[in-house]
Amino acid sequence: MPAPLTEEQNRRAREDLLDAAERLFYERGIQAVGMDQVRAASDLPLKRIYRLFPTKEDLVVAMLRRRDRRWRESLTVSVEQVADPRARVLAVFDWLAGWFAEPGFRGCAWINAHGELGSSSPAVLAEVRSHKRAFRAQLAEWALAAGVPAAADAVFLLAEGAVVTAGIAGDPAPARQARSAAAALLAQQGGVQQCGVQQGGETTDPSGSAPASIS
Amino acid sequence: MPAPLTEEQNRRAREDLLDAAERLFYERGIQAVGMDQVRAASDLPLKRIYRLFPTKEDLVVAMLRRRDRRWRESLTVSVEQVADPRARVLAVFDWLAGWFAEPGFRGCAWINAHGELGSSSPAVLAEVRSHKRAFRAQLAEWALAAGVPAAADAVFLLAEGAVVTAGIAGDPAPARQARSAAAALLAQQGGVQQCGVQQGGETTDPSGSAPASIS
DNA sequence: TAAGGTAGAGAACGCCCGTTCTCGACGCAA
DNA sequence: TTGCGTCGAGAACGGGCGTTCTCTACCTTA
Repeated sequence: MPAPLTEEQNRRAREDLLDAAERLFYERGIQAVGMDQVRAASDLPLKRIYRLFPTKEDLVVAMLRRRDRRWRESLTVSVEQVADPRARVLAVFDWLAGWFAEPGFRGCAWINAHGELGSSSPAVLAEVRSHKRAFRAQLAEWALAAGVPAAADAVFLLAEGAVVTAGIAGDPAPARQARSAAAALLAQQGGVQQCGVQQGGETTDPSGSAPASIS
Repeated sequence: MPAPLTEEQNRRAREDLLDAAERLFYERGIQAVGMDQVRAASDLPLKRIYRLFPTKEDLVVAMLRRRDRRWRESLTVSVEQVADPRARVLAVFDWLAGWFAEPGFRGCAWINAHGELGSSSPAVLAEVRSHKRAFRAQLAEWALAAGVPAAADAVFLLAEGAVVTAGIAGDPAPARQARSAAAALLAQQGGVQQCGVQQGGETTDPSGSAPASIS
């Protein structure tokens, strides 16, 4: 191998490295994982790691950025399979329920990173804020399309509260609770045909975390 | 001073120590603050610190526990000055708004601690869960008294989302947004006289932070 | 085949961590 | 006054951190 590395080799190494870093940092926390553990998990020489990312902070930021891209893409793909604009907003919570139920779920990687490094690393703080802004903007777009632009803030706060609570309690139930609250708000804010009666879909909320009716 | 320390001296030292630890840990993060910095800030010999709390983890747990007691007491005192049970639930968000606007506000100490140590320290995790359970239970009690027990989950999730969001964005606005959403849910869930019109109490909002409309 | 240069393995560096230990200073009972 | 025992100050300890450096092995080019 001594002979310059190909672009492709570097690209692959970068992905492997980010894979290992993302898994370890999310599982155990960023400060709790040393660069040597990242090296062992990625099976890459330390020298190459530092050529790809000059500091640990750079690695953390790159990891958060890639995760943000994938996270929002997964959400969007899932939610936009739902045709009805109103149901789309609620589908966000079904997607959250699926996420919460994943084996290694440990809350929001960005909120966790903020708790660890928000006060000491401006770069990480900026990345966290950027992610939250993007998520909120996406929700606002869907709320607008559903004719309930004023509900965007509440939907965002309910989603954030659900993620935090599910992460701490280790229980996916908050997704359902947040969904119910969002459904009630949507029924109220959008034009409702009959007083005090919700449109169909919200009250039929089957057991498991992802109801059949909407998603 | 060589001659056993008074009970009173130990009590005072313990409080001073917890004061210093709470301030430093909240400002900069727990892992980012070394015991030597705690020693310097508390102006106590390291030996005495370790006699009061055998490990850093013990100090962290004690700090979180004392903060929990004070935090919930402050909330309760503030909220229970409001007479109307329905308005009480909304007063939670007014109290949050005041908290968010405090100079050093940096989000929820328990959520931050969870992000840092939740996966490595069972004692800290238990303390965080205990705090969240207690907060939720208090909200459920107020929701029940207001005749809207079903709103407890939503109020809790809105509050959690507001705390996290305000902490990350460094902006107290989420308190207002969460309050509005809660007001809408309360108006809907409790018996409402006229369709789409809220009962009195939610819209008349003392002090600063809560607008009249839903937005 | 010889020279040059980059790769990898991992030791080394300086620093800081949580925790313990040493040691001189001092208050109190006899 | 003489010990005894606890105190405070801070050095010491073992280990882990992020990062850099050394050194050998090998491929590539001439």
